[in-house]
Amino acid sequence: MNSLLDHLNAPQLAAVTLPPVHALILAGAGSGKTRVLTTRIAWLISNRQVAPPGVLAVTFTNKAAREMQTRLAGMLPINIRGMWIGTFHGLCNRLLRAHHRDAGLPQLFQILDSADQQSAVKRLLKSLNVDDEKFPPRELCHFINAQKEQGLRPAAVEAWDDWARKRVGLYEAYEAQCQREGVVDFAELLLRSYELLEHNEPLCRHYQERFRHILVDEFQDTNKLQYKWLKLLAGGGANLFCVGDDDQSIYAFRGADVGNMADFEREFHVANLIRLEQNYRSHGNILDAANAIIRNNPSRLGKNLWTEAGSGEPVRIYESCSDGDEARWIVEEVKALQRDGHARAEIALLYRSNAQSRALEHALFNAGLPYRVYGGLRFFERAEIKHALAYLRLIANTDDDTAFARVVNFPARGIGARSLENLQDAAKAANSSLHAAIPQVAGAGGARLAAFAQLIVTLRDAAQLPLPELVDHVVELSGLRSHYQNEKEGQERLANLDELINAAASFVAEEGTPNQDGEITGEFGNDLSSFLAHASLEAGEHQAGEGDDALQLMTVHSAKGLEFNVVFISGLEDGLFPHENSLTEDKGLEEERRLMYVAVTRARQRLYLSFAQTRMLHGQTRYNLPSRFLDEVPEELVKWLTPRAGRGGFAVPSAPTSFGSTPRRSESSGGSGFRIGQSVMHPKFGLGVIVNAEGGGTDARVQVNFGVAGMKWLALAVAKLEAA
DNA sequence: TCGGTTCAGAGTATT
DNA sequence: TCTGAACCGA
Repeated sequence: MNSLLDHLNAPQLAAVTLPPVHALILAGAGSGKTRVLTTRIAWLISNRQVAPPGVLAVTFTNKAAREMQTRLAGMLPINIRGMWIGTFHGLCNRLLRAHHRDAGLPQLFQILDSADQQSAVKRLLKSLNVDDEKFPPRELCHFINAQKEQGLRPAAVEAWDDWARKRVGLYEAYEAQCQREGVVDFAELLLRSYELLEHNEPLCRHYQERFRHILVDEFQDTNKLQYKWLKLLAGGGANLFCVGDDDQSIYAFRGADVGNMADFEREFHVANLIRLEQNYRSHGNILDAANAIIRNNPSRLGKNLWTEAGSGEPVRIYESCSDGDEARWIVEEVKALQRDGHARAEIALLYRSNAQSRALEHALFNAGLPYRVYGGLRFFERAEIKHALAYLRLIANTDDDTAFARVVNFPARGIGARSLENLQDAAKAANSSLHAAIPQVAGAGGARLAAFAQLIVTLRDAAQLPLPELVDHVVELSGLRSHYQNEKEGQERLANLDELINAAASFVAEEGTPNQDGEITGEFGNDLSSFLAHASLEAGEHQAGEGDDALQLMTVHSAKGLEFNVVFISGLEDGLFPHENSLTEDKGLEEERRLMYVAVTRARQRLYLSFAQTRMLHGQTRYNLPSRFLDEVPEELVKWLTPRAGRGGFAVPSAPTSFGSTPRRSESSGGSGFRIGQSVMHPKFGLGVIVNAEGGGTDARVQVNFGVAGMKWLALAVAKLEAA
């Protein structure tokens, strides 16, 4: 047992061996957070402070949950299945399946992913004849989710004008539609299970008494509802052990509320705030840079990373003329790194927004360097997979209109918009599902619809087949297989459908067996419905090809939690990073700074920061100032690879020839000596870049981006502009 | 039902 | 500039 605690540093040890009390662990980047979390659980169990069923561990991603499970399995000689370890959504799903009746849901309720939700909303707007210009489906979804994440049902939402009242009405109608169809969206999983416990005292007490230790990963990412959910479950005297890092809170835009950390500390009278500040990942200079940057944020809980690893290399900064130049420079640098023996997979190219990957990919492709871009379509989000799943969903529940609408005419079977409209009217009149309304539709369209209904019946007859065979059967009988066989580029899709059959097989092998942890029975309806839930809750790997030695390209957001020997952070320009939209948001700049902090702390040995004077964005050449975050890195940590830019000597204006091929207006403004893209100094506004010019002679005006001070039009005859 | 055209929008993302 | 979605005509 002692080996459990070997090699823990003092604060880690203190956290792991805390007595049964509430605790907040402030875990800096690379400080062994997951290790503390898992060791804590293992320690509690091996010291008989709690039995496995008394443990509830919550994460945000399936990946994190899996990692925790794997590590625990390696630490404990016992079966860990009695513990509840999973994502918020996965655990809520589990609760709702077990108590579907109390929660007011059919046993086989389906889970809508974001795309499904949006199409459900579109369908709703259409059926209610609502103008989708006034209520764009995207925004409406966002609104609905935001309300749910605050725990607000329509009746509780405040609305002051007609438009707002109408919007709340749509929220209400959406709920009714979901209820009728027997489907729940992601936010509903949370809210519904919260309400289930809140309104059902015996049940709530059951779980409160069961879970003695509740452990939360990435606590800074919890939203209001998730925090309430935790509070409710811990209300029976369980111990809440929350691990998080306020400096790495980068998800406010999707509802995360860092304030939960301070609230938790206060509301639970947390006497044990433990800081994990020793970093096992990065060299000293990198950490010092990160510390210096984040120090500019007010109202932090406070933390300073340190390492025993030595200061290592300086942080390298590179200035280039254009985004293309930046990409080419990165390529050359990567080649040099390769010659020095660095594996490509250990080099990451990070950027603030996805659009920036294009220039990088272009240069990498031309240089023949293998790379892998994170993000994008995932397995269960592919069209062919969603089609197959829609048939499976109809087998499980014919009332699932989202699934129905998706495949009623796919592959094409002559059921056009007209027939569908008739069907929708009939369904609305009878307040029934689309499927149930089929007999009401007459004519040729009605006949074709009836044939489709018959297809579903035939498919349902196969429902008792083993799951993989059922999937195969569905792919065949639905016509999906022959459809893609006849399509020119259907080969990959066919392969994906085969992969779906494989996925079903391995799902049954791994998870399809009934749970035997003495749980309240009826947790999952059957293999089919649990497979469908799995498909919704876990969209699958981003892309294959993980094995090859490829450069890693991703946004800073997706890099959170990862680490690399070498990291490039590109596009460090004001407006891009920090993103311009963030400047007008409340606490926006602080979140961007945390994002920068996350980016910097991904690097183990070497960190490159780069920016470009010009960048093509939305079809226009933009002239940006270097990111203000660059100024926050102390000089003594930095090695400039190009002559130093910035204060006073914003230097190295590149040769004019290196500018974009077609300047939008005259490049010089009337022989004034200034040109677009040039850095200038203004006595009041400071350093800026000329981004546009008008007029000439005594009438010459230039538009200058002064970064923090904003964008200004200045008359050259009046303004005291100097070349900088 | 398809292919082409037009138009808006362009930030980060897990479940 | 580029993309994806919506739309229209054959």
